[in-house]
Amino acid sequence: MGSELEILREYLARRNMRYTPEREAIVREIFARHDHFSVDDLYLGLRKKRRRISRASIYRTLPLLLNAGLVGQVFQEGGQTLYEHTYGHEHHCHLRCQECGQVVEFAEPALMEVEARLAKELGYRVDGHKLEVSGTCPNCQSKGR
Amino acid sequence: MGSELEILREYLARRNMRYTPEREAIVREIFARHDHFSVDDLYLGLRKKRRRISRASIYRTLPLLLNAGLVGQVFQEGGQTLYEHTYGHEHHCHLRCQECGQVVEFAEPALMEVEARLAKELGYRVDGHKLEVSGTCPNCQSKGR
DNA sequence: CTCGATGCAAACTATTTGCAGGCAC
DNA sequence: GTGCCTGCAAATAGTTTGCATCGAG
Repeated sequence: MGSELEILREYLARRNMRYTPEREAIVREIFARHDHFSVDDLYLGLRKKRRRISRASIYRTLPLLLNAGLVGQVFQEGGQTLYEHTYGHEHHCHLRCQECGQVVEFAEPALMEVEARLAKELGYRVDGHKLEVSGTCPNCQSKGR
Repeated sequence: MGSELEILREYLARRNMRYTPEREAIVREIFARHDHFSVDDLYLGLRKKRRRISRASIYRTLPLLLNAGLVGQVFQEGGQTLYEHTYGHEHHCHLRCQECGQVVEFAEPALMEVEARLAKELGYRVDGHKLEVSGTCPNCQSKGR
């Protein structure tokens, strides 16, 4: 535990950036959560813990965390960008119900092969992928027509 | 050719919505393009053809076209949402270079099986998927370290 | 005719940015 | 001490919406 803070520290050190209490608190908050979160979720979550960190700092910190591989962008919902922590988690994809917005995560190992194939065929260095499947959950199917 | 207009007409008729010159022009413009476009691209494209259609109408029309299956959302770039026409095209996925933004499209038939599996396992009715792979193109690899 | 659609401009809202102090190093 | 960071508030920019008018059915 806490190795996300190590990664943060190294990431910052390597670029002569500062390890501030704000950045640490943001990472702590992110890894304390187990859901998809928006900037506002983070802001309010921190606030509830008496940490007054401005939205601006969160907006400025998130790109660093994306870049450091600690956090990933999931998708957009209601105009907001949703994120999730990725470090220490199996890579997974998202299946989303269009009616109720429910999100199910699932593993898809076959995509590694796709990546490898693309790298070979097109000469790309592939860093990652994002698969979002959309449909209707069983529950909404029975409700809807 | 022109069957996208047919689809539009049917879609609107089925819901007692009106087949307006604006909606027709928007669809024509979309299918005349062969790229990923933003609302602004559409607006300016129409304008160049002397069709003065307000952005508001475009914003109001796009959800209909998404819903009718004529258009798909591709991803966000520079804060704007990018779309593409999907009707009449093989389904494909996107490989995107993080450095230069270049986008390569590729087919991935294996994803059909993934959809089928999910539908079976989770009871979802699956409507579609979006796979975005990110990496670095050969060109940018040689430039960057 | 009637009501849904359009254009305009104002409203919203997520995100970005300039600036004056603050603090990690 | 120096320069990167922070918070604040103002600025941006994409998208949405209210309203008067227009026109498809």
